[in-house]
Amino acid sequence: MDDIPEARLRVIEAAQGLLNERGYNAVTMKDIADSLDIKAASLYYHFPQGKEEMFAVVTEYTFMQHHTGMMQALAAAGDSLPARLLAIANWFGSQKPLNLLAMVHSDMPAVGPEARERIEAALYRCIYRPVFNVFDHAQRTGESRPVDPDIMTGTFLSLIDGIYYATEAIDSAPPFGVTADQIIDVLVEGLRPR
Amino acid sequence: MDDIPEARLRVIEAAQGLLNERGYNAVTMKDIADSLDIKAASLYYHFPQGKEEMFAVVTEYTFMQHHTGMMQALAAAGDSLPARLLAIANWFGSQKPLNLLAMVHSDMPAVGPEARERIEAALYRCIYRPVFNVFDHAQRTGESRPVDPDIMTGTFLSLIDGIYYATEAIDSAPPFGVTADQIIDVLVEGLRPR
DNA sequence: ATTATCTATAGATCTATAGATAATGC
DNA sequence: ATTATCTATAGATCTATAGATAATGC
Repeated sequence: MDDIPEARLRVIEAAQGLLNERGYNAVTMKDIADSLDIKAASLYYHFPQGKEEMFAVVTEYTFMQHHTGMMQALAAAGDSLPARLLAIANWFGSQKPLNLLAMVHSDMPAVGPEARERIEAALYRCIYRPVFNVFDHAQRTGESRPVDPDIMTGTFLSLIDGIYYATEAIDSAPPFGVTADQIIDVLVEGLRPR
Repeated sequence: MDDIPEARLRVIEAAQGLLNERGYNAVTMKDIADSLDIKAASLYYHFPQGKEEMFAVVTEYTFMQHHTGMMQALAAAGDSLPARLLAIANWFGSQKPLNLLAMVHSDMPAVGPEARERIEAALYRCIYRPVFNVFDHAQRTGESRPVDPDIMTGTFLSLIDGIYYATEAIDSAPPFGVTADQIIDVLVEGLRPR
């Protein structure tokens, strides 16, 4: 693994908090510097190639953290489809909101193609693939009906985003895990009474 | 209804295309003016209170269009839950992407509280409520198991966002309606084989 | 007179660069 | 010598205002 200097890591983590929360365009270099109590110009020592490079590094770093967390959550979970899905959902629920859809929609068009490709590759490898494998596996064992696993993966990741939103935006909303549990139950058992 | 002057309407519709697609922060007054072949300063004749006011008006206008379209789609659809959900999904699929989650996540924090409250009220009234009513009705008739209709509404709207994304971002993705149909089938019948 | 544009510009802010400064480690 | 900051500033861009201009309608 990369050996990241401590000061650079501090910058990455400060930027991570702001960028994930507000998005690329809404966060300025000054915002990040202020949160570290340094001047904006000092950030260019750690990221000489500028804001876009910083965004790419920070986002890859975030995805790798999520990958590690998801794999650990899956290893500790039961084998059934709902148990696996709940393990993934609860991992996300334990972290700051990722807002994947907003990132793909708002941030990707704002950065150049090189940064974009790096980020999309990391998204696929770190996040998409593990979720895909869960649905794919459930179909192979017959636990799930055959539904395009790409569709299910996109669906599930959208739902995670939606739960974050509902949980933080609506006062009376139940905690993340409770909502995730109900949605996964609907996904597996359906709304129609059995 | 308001009688909107023609020139103002042209501005609203040009701004609508750009703002819905890229989000508040990523679109400048110059972008909007350029797409109308006028100068940015001319926009302030139609919106003297500036960009935020314009965003609020444009978003309310968009939500009202969606409200009208959804109600018509519902009136023409069958009574069953999947028929109603598919009617709503197909309405959204026939329009430009709304990106509700990205809007709530990225755009709302960027505008002041007055604009925010106007937009959130319109979102609730025009979009959230009609979808809520569909799930609520299905529960009252026993067609659906009792699952918190607020959760189902948020879930469903997240899914719409996700379908847009998958449809436009992935080359090999099936058309919107096909994906929507499969997701609604999963929602109603569940993944587990019956 | 009203409507809808324009030019010119102020003032703020944003990214990025150049070069100075101070502390730490060889 | 390396690491990590700083000050100062260039250059671009963004929102918004002031006031001129031209066309249309009474």
